[in-house]
Order: sequence, then C-alpha cells, then structure tokens
Amino acid sequence: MLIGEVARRSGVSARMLRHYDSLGLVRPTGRTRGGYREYTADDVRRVFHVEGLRCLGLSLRQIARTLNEPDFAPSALVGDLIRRTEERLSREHELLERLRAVDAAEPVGWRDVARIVELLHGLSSPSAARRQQTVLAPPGRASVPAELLAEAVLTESDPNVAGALRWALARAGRNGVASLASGMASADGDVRRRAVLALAELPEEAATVLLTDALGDPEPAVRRHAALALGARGVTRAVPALIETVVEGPNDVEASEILGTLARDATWARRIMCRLVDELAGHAGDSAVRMRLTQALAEMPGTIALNTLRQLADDADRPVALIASALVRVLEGRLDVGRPCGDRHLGAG
Amino acid sequence: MLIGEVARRSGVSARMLRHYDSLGLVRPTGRTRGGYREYTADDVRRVFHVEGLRCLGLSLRQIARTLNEPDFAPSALVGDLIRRTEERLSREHELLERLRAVDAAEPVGWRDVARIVELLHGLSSPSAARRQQTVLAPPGRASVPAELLAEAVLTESDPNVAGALRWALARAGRNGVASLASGMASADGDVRRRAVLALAELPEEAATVLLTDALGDPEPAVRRHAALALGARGVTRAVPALIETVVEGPNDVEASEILGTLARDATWARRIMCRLVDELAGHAGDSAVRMRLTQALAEMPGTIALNTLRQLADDADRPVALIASALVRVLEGRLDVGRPCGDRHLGAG
DNA sequence: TTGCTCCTCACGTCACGTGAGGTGGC
DNA sequence: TTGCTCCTCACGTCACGTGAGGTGGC
Repeated sequence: MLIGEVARRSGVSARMLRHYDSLGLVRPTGRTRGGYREYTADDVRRVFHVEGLRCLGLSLRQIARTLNEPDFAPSALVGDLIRRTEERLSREHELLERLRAVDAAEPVGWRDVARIVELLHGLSSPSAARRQQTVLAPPGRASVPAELLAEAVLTESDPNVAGALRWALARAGRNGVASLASGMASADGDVRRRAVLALAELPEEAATVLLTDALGDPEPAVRRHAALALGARGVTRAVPALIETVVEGPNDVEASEILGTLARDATWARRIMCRLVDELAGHAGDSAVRMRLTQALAEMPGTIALNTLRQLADDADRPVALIASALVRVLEGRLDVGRPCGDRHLGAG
Repeated sequence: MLIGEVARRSGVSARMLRHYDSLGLVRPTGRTRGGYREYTADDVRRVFHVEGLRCLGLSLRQIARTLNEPDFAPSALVGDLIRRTEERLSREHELLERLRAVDAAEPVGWRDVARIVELLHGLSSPSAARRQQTVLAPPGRASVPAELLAEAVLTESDPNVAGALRWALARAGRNGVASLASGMASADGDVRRRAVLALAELPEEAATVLLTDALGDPEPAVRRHAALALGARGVTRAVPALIETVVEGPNDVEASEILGTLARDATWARRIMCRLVDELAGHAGDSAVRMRLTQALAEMPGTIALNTLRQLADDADRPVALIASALVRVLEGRLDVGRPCGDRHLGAG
C-alpha cells in the first residue's frame, strides 16, 4: 500500500508518515523500484498503534521508547501523564477564570485589561498584606469591579482582609450580589459563611432574600450570621434562628439585643417571650444555656420579662437564680425611671 | 536601568527582554556608550503591561497589535480567548478521562494500552452500530474492563447498545459496581436511571444495597426500576415503591406480578392487600388507576383477593366492575382446580 | 587584572504545514 | 503526452533556553 492510501485510511498526513519513517516509528517494509514507500497490513497496524498512544498525549519520542525498550512499562509513564494533565487542566482553569473576570469588567482598552490582571494578581497574592493593600488602594486608583471583590471575599481566610473586602464590596454597588449568590450555592460551609457575612453588609433587597434562604442552611454558623443580619433589618422570620443563637452560645449577646428590638412590637414580644420560656424549660439541666436565656429576657423592652425573672430568681439552679435576681433589680430600677418624672432622673445621672 | 536589573524585577529573562526588543514590544529608550540596553521606569512599566496581557494567553504577536493598533478593541479577542480556552479545557478533560480509564485497566504492556484506547474510541463512537460491535466483539478479542462498560452504560442513549452493555457488564465481574455507584450520585436523572437498570442485572450484594438507596430517589423512573429489581430479589422494602408503580402506570404488570410473588409470605400478603385496598379507596375518581390496582389484586396468590374482587364487581365505576367480575370468574376457576383432583384436570388440559 | 554583566549571532526544541524542484506510473 | 502521486530537501511556526565568542565597566 502506498503512502497516500495509508494516509487516507489512518487520517495521518503523508508528511507525518514520512516523519514517522525518519524517526523509525513506522518504517514501511518495502519500496517500489521507483522508490515509493510500500506499507504492508502490519505496517498500517503499527500506524494505528502509534496513533492510539499519541491520543494519550505521548510524544513521538516516548512512543519510540515504548517500541524499542521492552522494559519500559506503562504504569509509571501513564501516572506521570495523568499528573501533568491535571496540572495543565488546573492552569487552564485559572486562565479561564482570569479571562472571565476581565470580560465581566468590560474593559475599554488594553490598559484597562492589564490593570484588571494586576488587580487579580494582587487579590490572589499569598501575602495577606498585599491582598489588603490591593483592596484598599487598587492599582491605577480605579475602583475594583464588584464581581471580583465578591469572588475574593468567598475565599478570603484572613479576617482583616475579609473585612476590607466586605467594606469595599458594600461601596461597589449591586453587582456583587449575584457572585455572592453563587457562593451561597457552594457545597463548602466556609464559603457559604463568608457569603452570608458579606451579604449582611449589603443593604439591597436581593441580599435580604438570600439571607432569608440562608436561615435554612445546614451549617449553624451560616444560620446564625444570617439571623443576626436579618434581625437587625427587622425581619421577624429570623426569630427562631436568633433564639437558637442564644441557646447555642456564640453571638448570643448580639442575638439577645436584636430580639429585644424585635420585641418592641407587642405581638412579637409575646411570641419571643413564649419561645424563651419554652427553651428555659427545655434545657433544665444546662446551666450555661439557661444563663444566656435569662440574660436575653433582660433585653426585652420595658418590664415585660420582670415576672418571669422574679420566678427565675428562686430557681433551683444557683447561677441562674443569682443572675436573675441581679437583673430583677436592674429592671425594678427601670420601673422607677419609668415614672412621669423618670426622664429628668436619668438626665441628672 | 540595565537589562539584568529589569529581568530581576519583572521575572522576565534577559533573553526574553532582548526578544521583546527585537519584536518591537518593549524597546529600551536608550543605550550606554558600550551598547548596553538602558530601560527607563516607563519601559519597565511596559514590560509589566506585556506580562499582564501574556498571562491572559495573548501571543506576543497579539500583544504587539494591542500596542500598535489603537482600534484593536479587547472585547472580541477576549471572547475568542475564552472560547479557545474552553475548547482546550474540554479536550484536556477528555484526555484525562482516557488516561484514567487506561490506568484503571492496569495494562501489562503498551499493546494493551493501545487496545484500551481503541476500545474507548469504539465505545464513544457516534455510530450506535460501531458502539454495539465494540461491546459484542472488542478489538483483540480481549474482555472489556468492567469500569469502561459501567462508564459507557451511564451515557448510552441507544436502547440496543445499552442492553448489550448491561449484558457485558453482568459478565465482566464485580468491578463495575463502583462506577455505577458514582452514576447513582449524578445530578442527572437519566444517568441515575441507566445506573439502576444496569445494577438490576448485577447479582452482587453491593448492587442490592445501591438499589435499596435508589428507592428514595426523586425521579419516579429510578424508584420504579429499583423497586422491580429489588422485588424480583425478594426484598420486601420495595413493596411501597411497587405499589406506587402499579398506581402510576408504566411497568404496572411486572410490578403486580412481583407483588404477587412477595405475597406468598402470609404476613406480607396481608400488608400488600391492605395497601392495594387503601389505594383503591384513595383514587376514587381515577378509573385507570383503579383498573391497574384491580388487576394487581388478581396476582395475589391463591384466592386471598377473591372477596375484595367480588365487592369490586359491584363497583360504581363500570370498567372496574367489568374487569373485577371477569377476574372473579378466573379466580373461582382457580378454586375448582384447587380441589384435590384439580392437578389432574390441569394436566389433562 | 579579575570577575561580572552585557553584547550579537545562532542553533535546538516539537509536531507538524507548505513549498520547491524533480520523477515514476497509468 | 497529460494528470496524478510520489520522492527528497528545507524553511517556517512559537516562545523560549543555551551556548559561542567577544566586549564594557567596576
């Protein structure tokens, strides 16, 4: 079979078949009197063998080794090819991320493009100080696109840099919410927590909606931060998660204060009181939880928690009783200043 | 600044800086009397600009255009780079899949490797006939690794080829179950359905476990096929899904037969009867559903459904009443042959 | 004078494509 | 004789690395 026919059957160009010949990869068994290469069926099979290995990413040199060195086993080389491919894949992935970030920023000219790349480098620098500086004083004094800030805030582990990112994000307009929304869909609880913390500082309605979804998050910290942010916005759907926050511990003081604010509405005051009393009864054995709940009672507006606290002052749990009686005294003081002339008293303090 | 200093600061090799100079990308503003290149601060800025664009994947030629042609806008080229990167990414991804498939097959020599690649090509051919042939008569007459068959069965849309794949998979040993398990974790309902159909033909205990999990699948077709396979294995946990299958329609005849077999156990006979009667009452308005349930009653062993069917023969729903009375006649015939001499009767038929 | 830096020129990499200039076989 | 296929030789691609052989400035 002449070279053209082999090329047609195998899809390998005649040029490459001559190249294979010169490298010794596939030498046609014979030549015609005119010097034409003549391939046997076996030669053609070799061509297919070579193509098979090439489509695994082996170089022609490596294929030559597989043909000439009988001890050259596949396992090590295949493992190596896998590793290299994974590396290329992750590099290409990062490149794509950069390109998409540039595209999203809608640069006007190439100077803009170069500036965005510099910014991306700064935001993903291994040095926290450099990241911080990039957020606070971006190159070219231009503003950082909100999408980039949102992307960065989702992976930022340094609390100072994260704070700076949230600050900048809140000033960067509404484009960040969409990126934070995709962060909320992450399987990684830390990413969702960072997204919630950033959403907490965005005043937009869309942020409030996402925070409300986050109340059902499997991660307690995510629920907690969502509840605090929503409570501060007066969203009463956060009440159960706020109560949970008081019970669980972290951020309980803040949660108690917010519950106190929400309880300015008479209906909600009743509901919240009811939930707090329920939880007190439900955690009979747990002194720490009951102390936090007791302190939450003291945040209720006016004196609506006074009778409950008086009962708790006689509680069998000593620390709870002590705190409750101290709080009763404070509230009774509040009763005094609550009299018609009370305001003057306070002013005189 | 001399070239070495610029190289150190920018990370670009002196060789490349000379190359940039020769291409006109970054020409140092001056030369010393000795002919040394002298870069100004502005020249160095240009070097960084060029590096920024290079890390987006622009070729040096393209960067030269961005510098020399003021009308050369970023948008089109960036879009093009994104597309090309996505293409490379998907090619690299396919390569990685191939390499992993080869690695998993633990080839002894390079001939083995080439054969597996040929096999992969055959299995992912756009021609269904070619895929079919690859499964039934693999190249080199070697057996196809179970993992590859499992991978292929998860994406195979042609019913004939899928059937051949399941047949081959059932013969290929137990290695396929792990791949099918990852198919069960897919977000794509079609993939999970194909996985269940393949698991149904694997006798291993691990397959039964996965099928049991599939009873809780959100996709009705997945639950249905899992229930049929489990029921056929005598797994009574499939009963609720089998009842659901009778109610929903597709595969109801098969589901009824399996329920009949499971009802040979007296306890389960009672439970299944109870569920069927419940469903009959619960679908008062729906003639089609009630007909399927009535036919399922006829599959109950012996004559345990006879009284229920007699009641249904007087049902207000005409088609249901007609079917029920026909079935009552059949069952009463069964009563006859149930007499001591019945067997002889049957044998004489 | 001794290192060090810089200079230009040029080859090699890798898997090809694309000629130029010439010839064999129907 | 006219197309067609084949031959060899060799340059170009692309972003570099690595010399060779020589020189400038402390």
